[in-house]
Amino acid sequence: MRQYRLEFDGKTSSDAPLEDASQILNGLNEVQQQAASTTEGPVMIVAGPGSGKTRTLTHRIAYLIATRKAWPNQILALTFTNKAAREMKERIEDLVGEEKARGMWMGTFHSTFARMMRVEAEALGYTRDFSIYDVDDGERVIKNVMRQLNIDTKQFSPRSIRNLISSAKNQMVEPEQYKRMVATAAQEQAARVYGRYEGILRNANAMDFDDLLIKPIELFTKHKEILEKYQQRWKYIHIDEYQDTNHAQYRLTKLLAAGHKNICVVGDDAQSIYAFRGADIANILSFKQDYPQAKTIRLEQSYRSTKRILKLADSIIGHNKDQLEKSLWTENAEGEEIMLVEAISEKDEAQKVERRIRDIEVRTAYRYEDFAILYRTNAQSRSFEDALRRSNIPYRVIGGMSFYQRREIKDVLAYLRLLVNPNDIASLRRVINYPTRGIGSKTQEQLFNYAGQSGLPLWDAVRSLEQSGLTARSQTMVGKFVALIEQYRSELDTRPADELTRDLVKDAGIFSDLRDEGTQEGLVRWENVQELINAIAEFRTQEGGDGALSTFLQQVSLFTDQDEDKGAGERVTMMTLHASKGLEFAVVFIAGLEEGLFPLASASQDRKDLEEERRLFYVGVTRAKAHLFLSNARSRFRYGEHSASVRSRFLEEVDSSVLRTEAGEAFHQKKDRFKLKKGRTVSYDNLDPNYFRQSLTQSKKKRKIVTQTTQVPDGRRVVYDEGEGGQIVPGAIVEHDKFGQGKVLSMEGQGQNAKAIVYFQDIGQKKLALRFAKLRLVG
DNA sequence: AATAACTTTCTTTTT
DNA sequence: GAAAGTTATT
Repeated sequence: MRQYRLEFDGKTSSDAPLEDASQILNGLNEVQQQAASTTEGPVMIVAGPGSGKTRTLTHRIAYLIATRKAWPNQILALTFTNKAAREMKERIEDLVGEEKARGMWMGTFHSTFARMMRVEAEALGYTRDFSIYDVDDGERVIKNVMRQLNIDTKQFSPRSIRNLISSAKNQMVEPEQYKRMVATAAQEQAARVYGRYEGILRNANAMDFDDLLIKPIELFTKHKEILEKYQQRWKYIHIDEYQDTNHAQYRLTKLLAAGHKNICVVGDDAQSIYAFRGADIANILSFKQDYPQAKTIRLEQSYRSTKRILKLADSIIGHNKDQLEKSLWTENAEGEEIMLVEAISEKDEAQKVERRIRDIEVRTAYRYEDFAILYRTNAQSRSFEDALRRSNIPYRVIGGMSFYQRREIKDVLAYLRLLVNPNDIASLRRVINYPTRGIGSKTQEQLFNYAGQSGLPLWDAVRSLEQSGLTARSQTMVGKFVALIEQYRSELDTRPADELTRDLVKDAGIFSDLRDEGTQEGLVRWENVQELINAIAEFRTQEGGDGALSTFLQQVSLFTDQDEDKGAGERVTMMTLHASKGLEFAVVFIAGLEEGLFPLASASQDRKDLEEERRLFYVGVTRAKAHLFLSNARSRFRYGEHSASVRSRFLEEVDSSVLRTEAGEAFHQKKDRFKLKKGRTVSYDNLDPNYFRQSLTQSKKKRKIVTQTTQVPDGRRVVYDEGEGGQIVPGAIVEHDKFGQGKVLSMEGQGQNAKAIVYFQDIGQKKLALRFAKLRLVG
């Protein structure tokens, strides 16, 4: 086992010169200084948005180094993104000097413990070259297991099963335990899959994202000496965005801090937006119970936003029940009025936003990089991209499809993963027949069945061609593939990885596959592959790292789009509200404030989910320094069709005294209810969750329906299908003898076969043939 | 076994 | 409107 130096440049802490550490604290306010210089024992910093929490943490670390309380390699700082870690590191280097900051452990939980597990892998029966499975890999594995177990993948989506397993893992519930806890049908299926899934990953020498946290805990529990080693190494532990840590992360840091208890966490319960991923606000709430001697420091002054923005933010969060009391204040100016932009469609919304951007850009000193457009779902970026492109406004989109998520990149990476870890079944499945080489699904099935039955390690099973019972033809095909992989495997240690990859993509036929496409897209894909090869070359020659291909592969599986900084320079930024966490912009647009979208339909039923959406709104609003715009569209193109949308309840909740309409008038709220049709209103809680999905037009692919708008007796305007059904149309309220009142969601079939899909309040969704079910129009 | 053509379903957010 | 799944054709 390698011995870790706890000295720095050969000196021990006693003979190192003490810097003028107080200088490090300059530029912080009094409370921040106190937080940064409290270096003994557990500390919790509770801080609102814009209060400089990350800044305080950064200065604290610099202070520790400057006062020689710790050597850089004794400092562990866990951040939410790799980018945040990089920025923190650079800042500390500025403060204490690059030389003295060298060796700090900074990064996300996942990347830090992946790095650690590389060193300690053998203790748990993995090799250091283990593969890291992302959500996509995991889902594929689960899908295969589900097929084997004859579980209907339509009824239970592999993703939902994966999420259930993931949350079980986060709670540290093992497969056997989980079986005993199942409460729903989906959980029952997840319980069947869970054990097998774990087995497959273990055999594949692979860890998923959850394993990267759980396996270290397992390691520390089983091997006390390893735990002690790391307890000693990391004398100071810092965790940023503590409100977004999950149970496993909590356990992990508790273990590591058990000895010295020098743990400093920073968080804001009001900004917790990752509960769906297992984040648990209870961690921040129970910090004081775990560490009774902990000091709590509150940073409540906001340096970021104007008074108006804070007032709006405050009124948002005030609607949540679950929260710690805290009061934000600012010395900043009152600021600009907050504007609500109401648009007809998402296209119109984008245009209006684009016009505002141009307007502010010419009127003020703000540049494009000071603007951000935030939205709830990645799919919303499209209309804004179109609008900005049309008027030549430069922009960047963060998130969505990142470089390492592209199909061609994942394909090449799968080849490389297979080379370093030939038992990686997910990668093998991905490349065994790409590019197509005559190994079809039947052959693959046979091959993997044989691997399972023989008990051989995957690759050994694939290699033993004669035993697997394949046809002669298939044996030749598989044999060729095996030879290809074996050849490159043998060259792995002797040739530079980038060179190897370059040859491999040609030999495997990826190059000709992309070239033969003969399309612009194929060309772009090929260029991407080239770029990947460049990245590998760069990694290999990088200073300080081990340059191993498997390290590169482990790193890129934890890479996100936000980590690679394409440079904000002179560009409008677009991203999801989630991705905006920790950032700030002078001018912020929050788009799509509509029921069903924000809050999402799935979140609008449950109080806890709804509160998380509200915190997300709070996070978005508090990104803004000076100007804030909220927008919504009355109709939106979703699920391939236009659907009507209703203004978000969040707009009815907020303090409207700081809100103005586009015309500059006071914003008129409808309070808690909104109009469905003339004379009818409904409260948000009783709103049919599918309401936003209603079609405005009834255009179905196959048949052309003549639709027209007409005036029905009670004055309601409805769109109807001339064919059959009369006024029973999407959106209509109907009554059924048995089911009572319901709302028509959509129609299908014509004439005798006409059917209506109706949502009944108590019963749920029903498909009814108009010929039999006598539906009466009410209203 | 591979492709093309057609049909269905689905979209939260992400380390 | 995309992606994944299904069916028909070579």
